[in-house]
Amino acid sequence: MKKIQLCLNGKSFHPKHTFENGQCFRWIQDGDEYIGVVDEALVRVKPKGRDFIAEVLLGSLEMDRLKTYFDCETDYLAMEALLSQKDPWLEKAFKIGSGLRLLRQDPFEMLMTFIISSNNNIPKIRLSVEDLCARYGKLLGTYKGIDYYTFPTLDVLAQCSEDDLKVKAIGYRAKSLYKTLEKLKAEAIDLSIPFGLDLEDGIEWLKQFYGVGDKVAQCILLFGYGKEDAYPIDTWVKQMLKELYGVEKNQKAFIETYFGDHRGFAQQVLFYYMRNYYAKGHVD
DNA sequence: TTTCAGGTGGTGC
DNA sequence: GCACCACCTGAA
Repeated sequence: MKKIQLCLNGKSFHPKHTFENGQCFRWIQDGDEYIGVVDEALVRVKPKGRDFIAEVLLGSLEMDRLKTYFDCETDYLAMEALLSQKDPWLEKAFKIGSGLRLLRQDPFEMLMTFIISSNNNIPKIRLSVEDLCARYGKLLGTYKGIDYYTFPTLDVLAQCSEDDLKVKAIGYRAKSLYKTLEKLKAEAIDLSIPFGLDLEDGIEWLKQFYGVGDKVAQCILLFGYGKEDAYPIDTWVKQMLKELYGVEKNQKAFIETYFGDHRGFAQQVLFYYMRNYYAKGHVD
């Protein structure tokens, strides 16, 4: 079998900035490598000179899917250059977070994951998602002594009772997962529908599921459907808009007019800057 | 031991 | 349409 390997240009890709900005919860760092599950495969990203190699270690994944996952069609260098010119905050954010890419993850996985993310924090989200995968996913194999599982399928999860879904740290969100899974199965809902909807319709469509509000819907559209005009507003983004741009009211309108077409990307980079730099006491 | 963070759904105005 | 609050649990 041919090895699936993808070279990611170090100028437009940085693993830490991509994997640790709150868009994904299953990638883990191991020395200079990152290990994560993409669909039905275990993938390793490791440095090679100034670039990075993404390689399938276990399971199977098409080369085209791997390229899509890392959003290789988008010219991130051009986007960074364009946005860096817009204002000093974006310029600073890109000095910290250059190489951040928006991953194109699986829509069903994003729906489940971001329901879990509501009123929650990253370490707890990771706990819940990993436990869900270990209990109901498929074992891909072992790498460096750690077992890796796929994200469970709709068919498997739809068999679960609400109690079955009470994985680690999930709390009352098990009810949201259960009601959403029940609806997906009972109505045989096609999760590819939002690909063909514009942002507003996509948000309304996703809000048919219990546990999905505006913020969660925008996350699912940005990270699962490649809608780069989606802009999830969480407490960090609220604080970022207030502190960096002096905008407290009508934040939606500000984002749409000020950041324009690349607002999803611009906001993600500012979010990363805010959490990892500004909030830790640096202001420059 | 207590306090806190974190979106959604529901209630009451 | 807006303001409020319950919901749950790991971490500090």
